[in-house]
Amino acid sequence: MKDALKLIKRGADEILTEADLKKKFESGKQLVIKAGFDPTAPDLHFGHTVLLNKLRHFQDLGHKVIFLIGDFTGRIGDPSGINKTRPILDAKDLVENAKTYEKQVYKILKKDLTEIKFNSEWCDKLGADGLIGLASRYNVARMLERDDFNKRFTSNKSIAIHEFLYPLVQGYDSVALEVDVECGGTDQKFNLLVGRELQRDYGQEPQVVITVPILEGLDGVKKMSKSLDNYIAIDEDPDDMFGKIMSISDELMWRWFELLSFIPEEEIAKLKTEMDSGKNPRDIKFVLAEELVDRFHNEGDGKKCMDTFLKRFQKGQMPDEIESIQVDIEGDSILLVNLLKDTKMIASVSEGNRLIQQGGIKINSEKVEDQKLEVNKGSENIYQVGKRKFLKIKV
RNA sequence: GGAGAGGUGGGUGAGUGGUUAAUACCAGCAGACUGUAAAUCUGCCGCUUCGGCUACGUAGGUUCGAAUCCUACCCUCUCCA
Repeated sequence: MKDALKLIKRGADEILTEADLKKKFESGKQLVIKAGFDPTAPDLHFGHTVLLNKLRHFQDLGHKVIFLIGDFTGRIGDPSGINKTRPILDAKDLVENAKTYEKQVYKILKKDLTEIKFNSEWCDKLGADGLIGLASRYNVARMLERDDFNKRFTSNKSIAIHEFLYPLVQGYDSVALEVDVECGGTDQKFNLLVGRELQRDYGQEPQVVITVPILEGLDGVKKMSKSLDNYIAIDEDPDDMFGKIMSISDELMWRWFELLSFIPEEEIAKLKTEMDSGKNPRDIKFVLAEELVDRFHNEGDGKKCMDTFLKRFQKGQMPDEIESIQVDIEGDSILLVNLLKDTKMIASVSEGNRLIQQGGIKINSEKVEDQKLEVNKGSENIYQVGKRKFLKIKV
């Protein structure tokens, strides 16, 4: 019992309320945990895993998780934070997205304790009447308590009426599913709390709200998201994943340890002491990178990636495995920059010329100096662009 | 319904007739350096068959010449009612 609480508390930002959670645990029944996901972004990344890990904790305690895809709410557009109009997806896309989610999500969640649902299932049935009824259960004054609404309201920025519906519908999901616990990012706190109130209003026992911190992305400042392109997808290529983790700042590394690593807190503290007394931060970052690559790929892959990483960047060697392709050309030879452009190694000829000027292109480890260099038909070479892009091309 | 402000390169944001492919910052890329793809420093940062071409919301117009002036349209925002 105590252990259960401790497990749930680790890495959680807030639990509202802890007393309620305790009571639910004590009841001894299997709890229903809900977390909502965007129907448009099936690329799960490290940021999502903070939440998924929390859900997994509940499963480890034997409880059931509902992975809710907000296809109905998606039509509204979440007013939390940045507010962009979202494309409306048709049924086919939704099924596709759900499948993609499914593939990724079971790297963390237990399949037998997870249920994937769409909220259009009950929201579509609501109809105009139902929606009005739902809307009548909450009031504008309460809505305006929410921080971002409040800011917009006081500074005379527009708030569309339908934006008020988002938290209501999300809350209604909890009612429809009779959820015991809802988890979400700290930015979802208000929405989650509305669920609590609505359930009470519908005569249900209010859900416990658990918020988890938002993970900072690769840049170390903004939240990890696909649209900011500062993310690591959980099904990303192991070497890229390893490399990207190594590219985070030494500072951010500790935040990631805190939110992503399963290493006990005491050991993390020990690592910190080691760094303070002179240990190379790179080596500590290796620990993190290895753990995460192992988790999302196979045990031992982390070690392999580390070897590759060391070889490639410390000793400047080429990676063991280089993708190789064959290219057909028309004449007897082709301009190097055109070849690289055709194979997508570079985006444009101008970029290629620039790179050559800067010494960023190599053939078989030889720096290319001539922008007009031609590659002859029948040759097979290893081309390198920058430090990381390698490709073996047979012409 | 009325009044006003504004839409500039991936982002923020200068620029109000020519020397402006367009200041600056951020991001990005390359190089150097360090036992990190951290930090720091330097350079680059529209496309091109290297002749040019295409760019400052869209479409026209004025001019030798426009992101800069005019007209229409689209969009965003603010204030008043």
